[in-house]
Amino acid sequence: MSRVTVNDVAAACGVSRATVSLVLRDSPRVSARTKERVREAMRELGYVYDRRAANLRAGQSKTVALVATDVRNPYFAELTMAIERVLYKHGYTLLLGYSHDDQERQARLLEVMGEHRVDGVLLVPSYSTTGSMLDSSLAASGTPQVLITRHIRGHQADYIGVDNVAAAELLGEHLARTGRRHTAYLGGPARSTARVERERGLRDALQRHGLDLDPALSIPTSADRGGGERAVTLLTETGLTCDAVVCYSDVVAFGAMAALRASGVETGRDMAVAGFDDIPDAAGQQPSLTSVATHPDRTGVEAAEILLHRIADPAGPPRTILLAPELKVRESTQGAGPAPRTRKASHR
Amino acid sequence: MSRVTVNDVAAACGVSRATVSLVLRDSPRVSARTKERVREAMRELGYVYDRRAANLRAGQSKTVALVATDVRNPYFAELTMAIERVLYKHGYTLLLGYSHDDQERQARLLEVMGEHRVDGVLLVPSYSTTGSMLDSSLAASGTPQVLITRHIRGHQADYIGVDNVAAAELLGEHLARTGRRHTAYLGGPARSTARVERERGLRDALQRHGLDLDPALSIPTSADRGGGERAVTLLTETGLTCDAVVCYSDVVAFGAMAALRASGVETGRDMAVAGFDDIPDAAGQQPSLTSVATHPDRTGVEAAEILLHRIADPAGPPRTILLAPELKVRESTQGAGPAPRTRKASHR
DNA sequence: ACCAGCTGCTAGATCGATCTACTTGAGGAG
DNA sequence: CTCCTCAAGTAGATCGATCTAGCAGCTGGT
Repeated sequence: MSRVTVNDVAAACGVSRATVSLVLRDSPRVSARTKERVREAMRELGYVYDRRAANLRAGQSKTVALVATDVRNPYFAELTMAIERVLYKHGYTLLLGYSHDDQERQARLLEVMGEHRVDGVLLVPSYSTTGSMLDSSLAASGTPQVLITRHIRGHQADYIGVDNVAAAELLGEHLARTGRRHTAYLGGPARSTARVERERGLRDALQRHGLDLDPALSIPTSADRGGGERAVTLLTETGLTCDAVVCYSDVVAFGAMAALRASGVETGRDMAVAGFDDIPDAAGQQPSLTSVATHPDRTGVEAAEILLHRIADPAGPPRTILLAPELKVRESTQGAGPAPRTRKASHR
Repeated sequence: MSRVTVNDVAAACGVSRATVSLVLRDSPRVSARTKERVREAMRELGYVYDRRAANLRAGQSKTVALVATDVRNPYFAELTMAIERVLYKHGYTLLLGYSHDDQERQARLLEVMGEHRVDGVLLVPSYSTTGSMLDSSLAASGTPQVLITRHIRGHQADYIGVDNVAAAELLGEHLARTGRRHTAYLGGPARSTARVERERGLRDALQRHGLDLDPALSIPTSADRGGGERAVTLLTETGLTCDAVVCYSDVVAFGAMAALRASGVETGRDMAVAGFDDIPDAAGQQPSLTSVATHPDRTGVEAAEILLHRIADPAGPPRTILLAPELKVRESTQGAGPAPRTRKASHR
């Protein structure tokens, strides 16, 4: 059973191939009567549009690639959903690949996506990706790109992400004001730009209050739950004391809280703990976790829209969008008081 | 700057289009010397392979569609990662769409995927999908399909998922043996086959111990954290008492535990709580959550492999694979004992 | 000398759509 | 009656690869 093509449809209702093609795109140059006849024939024959052929000729593809690192992190799950939602609405299909933060894999994925002739690429760059890597990725060159979450210095492309420095400043301010004197910074890969930026923001904010961020208390690990646990262990081994830990992400913070509890430290009273992202679980933790919202949903929506816009009109200088972070104060950074104040602090 | 094609490459090194095409696929029918010359020319001209054209002619596409409901659930995140890993390894690219458990959207996605001429479809069916829906989805007909997690009665297709009945039986047995007398079943959409199967397994196991599952204590809600919270509220409103709740998923259980805590009920001592999936957070909760592992990673790997196998050889009767569930007993179903036994159960 | 078989390569058709340029017939203006 | 315009539809080239069939030229066996 070979496929039904426009030719078959055309023959079946006595019109030309070209007319069928026009009907497919609902052209006004075909009469209503003819359209109806052609559509009827399509239904009858079980015709299925072949986008490969159409795209080949038309020189576009109505597809967009998303090359990310991982989707087990709730931040990226939310981001992915938002992106897919927007693309679907505009009739685009999403091609997906995960780099696992591996250079070689990322390069290969971008190459393949280019070979599929995607109209654009949404990229969450793997660690230590450089601009020249992206440029030399032949397949991707010329294809519109939007970088998400991780900025690449000296690379001409649209970028959208949260303002990491400002996000960390919010936390630094909060901790300093609530009387914390010694803050540690736990988790996240050392090479991550987000880690570096957040550390800078935290340090700046603390210094404004005459406090310091001891480099020995900045402990990079992987960005998952286990990373949080390990970071606390390493922290204990330093022998240095602190009364607050800022974690690279909420997930890391969950691990840290678990490890602290295991060694008898009560989060909130003995030790303030805070994270980044404000994933849904943060508010539900016991105790609830103070976090800075980084808005993956908004990031995804805007990233997709910027890309579609650039596909439609490739000219113009690259744009950089920094989303404003939002501090959500919860129990984990408050003294062993009663129930949390009715989330007054969550408004900006 | 128009694209470089095989023609340009052929002209540049004085061979024919066909020869270049053979070199692309590393055919043994071309001499090593010629291959080298052609590859050199490709590099020089910046040639990029066009898969659309190749696929159009060759009648395949080296792409597979994944149509799922959502990826914010950690189970599906893990599943997606596993699928992508296998497909990447075999040189396939993943096309992705989320139905949000919406019939119409699912139908449209399957149609579009068919139009892209994917070689196969991995489908996590949205609720109340029927076999005739999938058959009538013209685009998808004839395309190999593998159903994941949700089985569809009377539909001829490969299926893989965990054995939900057995999974719930494990929990029912465990609760009955540890002395729980009144069990509720919370969360999950009423129409979900997984919900129904799990309820059946739970009821069967309880009945074997002379216990009953009161229909009034089976409370369907959405399958997220909020659903767990609401279910507990509704449970309270029934006025019926119980000493154990089985939740549709770990995420639902998290919500339930939070709601119970808010109303002064201590999980473990006053009320046993258990979930399904054994997501990474389950072991880290406070108290740690008893759960039945449903193995999303293994499910994803096998699903992808079955699909690739069926693409290579479409014949043969459809296969059904039921993965054996695995009970992980933790604090949430144990009396107010001391610290948890040294996490024997938490190894993967 | 002859044909078979092999290696290395090629011309031309083909996949299934879209695009460009053109035809045809009807209707209206002059 | 002629010319012009416009709506409706069509023929043929085209996108960039692969496939089919086959052609030189070179062994090598008899």
